[in-house]
Parts: sequence; C-alpha cells; structure tokens
Amino acid sequence: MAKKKTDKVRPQVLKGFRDYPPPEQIARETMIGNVRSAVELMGFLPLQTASLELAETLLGSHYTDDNLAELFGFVGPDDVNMALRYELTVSLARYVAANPNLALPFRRYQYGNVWRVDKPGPGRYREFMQFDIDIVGTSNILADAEIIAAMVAVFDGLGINNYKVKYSSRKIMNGLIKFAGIDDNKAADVMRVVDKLNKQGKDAVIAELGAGRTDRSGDKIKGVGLTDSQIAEIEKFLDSVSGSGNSLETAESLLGSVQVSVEGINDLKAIESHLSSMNIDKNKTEIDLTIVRGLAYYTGPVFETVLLDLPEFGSVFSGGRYDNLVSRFVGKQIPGTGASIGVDRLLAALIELKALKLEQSVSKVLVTVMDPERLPDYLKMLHQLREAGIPSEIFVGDSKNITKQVKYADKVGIPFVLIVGSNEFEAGQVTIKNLKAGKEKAKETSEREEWLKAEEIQVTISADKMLEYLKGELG
RNA sequence: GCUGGGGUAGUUCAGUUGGUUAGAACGCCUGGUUGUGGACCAGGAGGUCGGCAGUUCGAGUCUGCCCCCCAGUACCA
Repeated sequence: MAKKKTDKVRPQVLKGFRDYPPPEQIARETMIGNVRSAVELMGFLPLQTASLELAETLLGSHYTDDNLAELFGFVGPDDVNMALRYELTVSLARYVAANPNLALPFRRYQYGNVWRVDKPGPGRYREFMQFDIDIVGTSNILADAEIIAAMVAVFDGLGINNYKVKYSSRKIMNGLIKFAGIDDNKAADVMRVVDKLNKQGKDAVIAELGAGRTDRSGDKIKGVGLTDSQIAEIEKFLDSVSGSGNSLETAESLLGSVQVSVEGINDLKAIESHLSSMNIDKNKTEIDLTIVRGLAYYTGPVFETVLLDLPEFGSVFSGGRYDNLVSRFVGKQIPGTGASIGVDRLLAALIELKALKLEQSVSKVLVTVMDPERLPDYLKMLHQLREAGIPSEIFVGDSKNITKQVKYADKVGIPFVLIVGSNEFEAGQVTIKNLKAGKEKAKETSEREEWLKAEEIQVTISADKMLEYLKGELG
C-alpha cells in the first residue's frame, strides 16, 4: 500500500448477504416454531444435513460452467472441491442414497440456509433460508395429497386464512406438448415460459414462446421459437382451463387422447378425493392447470400457493413431485415429492398481514441497580422474576445513574422497569414503571415532574405483590 | 448476464458558470437530571464527497476506467 489510509475495517456485510436484527430474528424463530409444530403433527421428521457438500454432489451430471457460476464453490482443505448447498433437496437425495436402511417412505422436514451466487434483488439474497417438507421413496399419489395437506396445515398454523394452495400436474402439460407436436427437448423451455403466466401475463408468454420479446427496460428476451400453430395450441389450452367451470373436464375433452395427460388428470382426481376425505377445506385448495413450475426436474403434481391479500408476494410455498433426483446417486429410482417455503418472503408476508408482530426485546422487566450496595437484593429479585417465568434482566452496564438505566430499557424495548431505592427498601416496597404507558402519557403532558411520576405509569407496591402485579400486567 | 437510474455525515438530502474552512434536518453522544425513558435547554462528535487516474492555478462539481447501491429483466440445475 502506498500510504496508510486507515487501520479500521469497514463494518460491511458481503454483497447479497444480510444481518437479521433481533426484532426480525425473534419473529422468524416464532414463525419457524409454528411451522415445525404443524408438520410434526403430520409425522414429518427433522433432518439436518451439512452446509458444505462435494461439488459433484450438488452438480452431478449438470456440471456445466453455467451452473458452476451460481455456486459458492471453492477448493477446501485436502484439495477437495466443495461448495455451499444451493438448496436442500439435493442433500436429501444424497442422504437417502447413502442410507439404504432408511425406512421408506421417509417424511422429513429441514430448514436451513442455502447460498446462490445470484444477482441480489428486492427480497432476494445470496444467503437465504428455506424450509422444506418432502416424502421420499413412494410414487403413491397419496404422498402428494399429504404434502398439500401439510401446506394447508402450515398456513392455518401461522394464522393465515386467506390463501389458496393451487395444484396441477406436469403430465398434463407434457401431453399437450406432445399433442402440439413440440420437440421433446423444448419441453423444459415451454414449462419455464408458461410458468411466467401470472407474473408477466399472457401476451408476454406467447411472445416468448415464439420469437421473443422486449422487457420494460428495453432488454431483449430470447424466445423458444415455437411455430404459430404450436403456440396457438398452448394458448387454446391455457384459455380454456383458466375460464370458469371444471378445468379437469375441459382438459379431458382437449387431451383425452393423450395418455400422459390422462395420467395427470387421474392423479389430480385422486388428490382431490384424498383431500376431501381428509376434510381439507375446499376453499383452501384449487386445481389450476396453468400452474407448471419453472424448474426442469418436476415430473408429476406441482404445487403453488397464493396469499389472496398479497398476490404481489408471489408463491411463498411451492414444490412438486420429482421422480429422478435420487437416481443420480444410486442405480435405482427413488421417487419423491415435496414443497419448500421461502422463509423470509413468508415472514415479510406475515408481518405485512399483521399475523405476527415485531417484538423489540425478549425481556419484560429490567431490574435497575439503584444502590450498588444492595446488589445482592437486586439479584434476589431478578431470580424471583425468572423463577416465575417472567423474562427479566438486570442492568449490567457501567453507569450507576438511573437515567441511563431507564433509557436503556426504553431503547431496547423492555416494557417494565423495577426501581428499588432506599425509600422502597425501608418500606418493604418496589416501584414498577410501565414504559409503554409512559409513552402514551408523554403525548398528554410536557410537564416533566407530572410525567415522571404519574400514577398511570408507575406504581409503588408491597414487595410481595411484585410477581402478582407483573403477571397481571403481562397477561 | 442485460437495460436504466444513482453514490456528499448514522439517515434523508442541499451544495451556484469549477473557487478559499463541504452544509441542513433528523438521529447519535455529553450535561442540565447519581430517584426516572419522552418534551425542553446548553454543548459535542461524526465526512478519504464510492475508488483510481486524468484535465486545471484550483475538482464534491468536468472526462475515463473500476467498484458498489437501487429498479426492471434473464438464468436458477
């Protein structure tokens, strides 16, 4: 370095990474707890897998430069080529393949961070959390119905009411692609483009299936290059099944001669019937044949969700059946089906819906240290509070001055402050100050003395009534 | 990756045709107030003007390259 500019390091997070401040993290963990309860009630088992995997595990036969660029990969100790996982499903497949004694079907849930070298966007980071539920080792369509039932249970468990779990089957669209005479190697592209229907609209999809289009910023997007008649076939299908009426019947009349499509239709009928037997509210699920999902590996039923009050959030919980994933590791096919929650997107939605409120602090009471000589007494009170199950802390800062201590409580959002000085000790009393009430009172008065000691914001009561009083106030 | 818009205190921003010591508001810190968070009063800290190079007597301001942020879009195994 030519000249020493500064010896201080910039407190910067990496591009695409972020910190979760306590209020957000508290809410996140509450939410995750609720999701866990919901899926454990349905028999899903927790699994945790390694964050780092062999590069070849993650990429397999898709080991191309393009994919490599999306991985946080590096050469680690012992010259091993490794990378951070970019999703949880591949690790599940590896785990299942590595444990031949595992009881199948295996229903597991897993939540954890995944990493992708993506361009960060709104609500989009290079490190983010997914919460997955999957059932591996069965091709029985009942498993797909269970996944949908779990999705419903999760939303209900989170206190979200106005939502819809939509499902369809890849097989129907696969049949349509065959029926329209579209080359097999374009099938994945067609799915990818049709998947944009909700977000970009029909015109954009049709343009992109053909010659391509130009987006709002003026950027050119390459098309799939289908012929006009092929596009017309797809358009006709999408139009007919998105109208009102029974879309399965419509699909049957259009594609009744295509075997794959008929299989898909029958799968959906079976799922519908299972859900009905499970007493799943009919308003909470819906067959929507325009749903295809963008990813290439889905082979059967696919699931998506929409929060009806926040459609702009997109699908916060989605997935589908994948029958070939595990075959990469073992010779035989092990089919699976599952769905994944974008944890932070769902959290943002919950906050937006006010189904979860942000808490600043976990402590409910701050025990101030008014007289350092009486510290043992303060610690005794602290112990009492904690024994009684009231989350509490004692002021551990250097300052002895009470102003600082109350200010601290205010700043970190602790609602009650316990003040016990010589007056209280002599009378066998404690003073409990309610900071939230104080905030309200501050709007009424600018008189300092009146505000500080107003009855509504603080009480001085007998020390043995302390717990009872606080329990009452904290509900 | 592509297209467009940006980068001046912690935050939001102002900064004249290039001109001396780069400002405001809010926030933060200290004190008034070691028995009380707000309000109020007094004081204070905080900036390599995103980076590097160039033009110029002189650059926050002009030029080039790079970096980063924001928005849209593509890819997402």
